[in-house]
Amino acid sequence: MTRGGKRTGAGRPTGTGQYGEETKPVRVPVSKVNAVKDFIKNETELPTLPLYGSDVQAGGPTPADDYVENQINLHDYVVERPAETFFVRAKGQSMKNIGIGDGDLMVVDRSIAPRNGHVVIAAVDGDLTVKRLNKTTDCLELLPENEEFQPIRVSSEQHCHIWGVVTNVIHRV
Amino acid sequence: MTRGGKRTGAGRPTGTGQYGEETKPVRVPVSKVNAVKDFIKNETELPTLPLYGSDVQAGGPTPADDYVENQINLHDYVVERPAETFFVRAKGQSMKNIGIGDGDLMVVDRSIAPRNGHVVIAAVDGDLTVKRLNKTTDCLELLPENEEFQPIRVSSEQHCHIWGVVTNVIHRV
DNA sequence: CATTTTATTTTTGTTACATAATTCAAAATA
DNA sequence: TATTTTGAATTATGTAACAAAAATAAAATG
Repeated sequence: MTRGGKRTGAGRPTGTGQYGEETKPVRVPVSKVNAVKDFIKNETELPTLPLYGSDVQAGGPTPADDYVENQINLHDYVVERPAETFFVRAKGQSMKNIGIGDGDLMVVDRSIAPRNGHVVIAAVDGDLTVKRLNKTTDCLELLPENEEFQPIRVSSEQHCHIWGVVTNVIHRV
Repeated sequence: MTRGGKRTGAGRPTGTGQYGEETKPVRVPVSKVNAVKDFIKNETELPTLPLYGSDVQAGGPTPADDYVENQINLHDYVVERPAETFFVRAKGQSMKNIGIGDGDLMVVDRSIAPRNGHVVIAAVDGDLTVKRLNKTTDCLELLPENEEFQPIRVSSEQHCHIWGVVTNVIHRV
């Protein structure tokens, strides 16, 4: 006894797969199969988050989407030249006045030519320090941003190398 | 005319493929096929950068790899719960003392239950503000971190909603 | 009408296959 | 004999194909 016949509209709907999208087999080295699967899932969640301006007018429990200025990817926001950028953890409070505190993560770009006024990472006789650069014809000064600290005057006998210019600071509150 | 016969050792050797390893087909959403291929070849610039401790002993032009503490992905470093996290740009200097300045990007986690001492994003009568939370049985206070500013005492007639707790600040230097 | 059964259609992991790539050895050539 | 050409052997690689699972609608049943 047949129950047959065409059933238009029946069947699993398209887009009900785990990716909501067509898939295609790709050959992957066996050692990376799991990493690739993770990669696919992690990339599915965009690494961007909404940015709300602080002039938002709202009282609701969640900021309204109207006020989203932008979706921001932190990495892109903070690093311009990945190949030339690295992080250094700050030590001490000598730059406190400009918001660099002990333990903060500094983003350093080594491709920026250091100029006076730049906040730089300098290695003086092998010791790393963050300071504001002030170079005159006579001497090289490294200025703190905290009255409790003294400027460093680098003598000609001392070894000093500028590693890069600090572009951003990430501060745990 | 035959040129035949057994040829032991002939043929393409194993491991001469582009990955030097056995491969296996994996289903990938079509929009990510290229990203996955890049990922396999490691041509994807990983969004991680090296972190150097500030106790590095070095004088060379580039920090030595020995001193790399870690490869850091900024996004992961700063956001714990992506679905519950958003950014707000700071306005004004009322929290200057703890390193939050005008224009800084604040990372806000709305899943953290706000407690006294937490730095929170509050909407008071529709105005957004960053302050330190101090709630007593009688009243709710929002304390600045700058002597030039006054605490905000939220009266019972006023609308106040805490949007979330500030966990990190990104500061352009 | 509610529930169960059957049919239909898409997803998904894997196998299979045709073609490309790479190497070895025999045959042809110089 | 030394070198080049040709054919055979073997693995790599992209994709078609297949089978099982999943999801839904229609039909049958009570």
